[in-house]
Amino acid sequence: MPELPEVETVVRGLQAVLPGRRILSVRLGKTDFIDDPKLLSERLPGSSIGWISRFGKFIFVELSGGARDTNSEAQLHLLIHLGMTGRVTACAPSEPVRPHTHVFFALDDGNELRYTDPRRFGKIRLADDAWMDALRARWGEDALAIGAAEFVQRAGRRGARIKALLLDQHTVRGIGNIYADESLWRAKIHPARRADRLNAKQLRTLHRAIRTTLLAAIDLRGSSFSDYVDAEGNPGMFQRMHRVYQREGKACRRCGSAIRRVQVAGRSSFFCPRCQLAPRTPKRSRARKK
DNA sequence: AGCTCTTCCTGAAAGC
DNA sequence: TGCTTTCAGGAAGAGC
Repeated sequence: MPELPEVETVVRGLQAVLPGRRILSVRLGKTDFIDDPKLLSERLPGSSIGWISRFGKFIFVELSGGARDTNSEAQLHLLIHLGMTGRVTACAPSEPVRPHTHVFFALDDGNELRYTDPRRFGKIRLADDAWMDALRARWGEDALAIGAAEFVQRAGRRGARIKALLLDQHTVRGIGNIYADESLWRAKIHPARRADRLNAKQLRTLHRAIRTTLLAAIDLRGSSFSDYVDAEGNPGMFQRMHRVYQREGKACRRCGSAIRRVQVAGRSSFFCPRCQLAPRTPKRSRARKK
């Protein structure tokens, strides 16, 4: 599941091979996850790739000089979201094509940029500067860019459970299920706690825990469980460092208690029942009667 | 308005 | 063994 550290790793890999390349042609398979597939086919051939960057879990590819705006100053931005199972790789066209590969860009160095996504939860869209400005105004800050004070202020006025808030990309962008659980464990906060019931000190601790966790994961090139690989096709190593995620029943690395798993915000949430105390009035999403 | 639940999709794993 | 069912999750949209 690509979250911020995985996307950052992919972006660094693409940064090493894509800038300066020209896109010669575009070939598409299934397109139901592409915002405007015809636009891609029309505008991308002939355009040059500039800087590659990351915002939350989005990959931004700067493009200039496409087929129909050779004399225009306007930049185009290719937005790629990997969803659950998306992978972007640059390789030789002779490399075997993985199943569910739906986008092929032929590049002027003879290589091919491919987008593969079995579940097609990913998104691809072409945006202009105005669209990008609107998007940045509407979206929350990147999880590695937001300061402690702003995080405390934003989160502290929300009634949502802290796990749901971390997963909601409108508040802080880039955190998904793995890093939400890992950060909450590090900060010793139960996933079902309401954000506005946490004090400023706890929220500052959480902000710090998020940074520490994400940076450590980037160092190990992300977490690989099922599908995630970087731009060269290699898995990450941070899954070996997980403290709670996918460790139900195993010993907490801090206190030895058995890690538990509950549903919060419709997602599996792993936590230590001793280090992360439950809220006083635990919310039950549904009364279970048997 | 603000929060939670459902939906999309496929492959892996569990269940019978 | 082999078929069927369940589950995983990002984020939009529906529902409350």
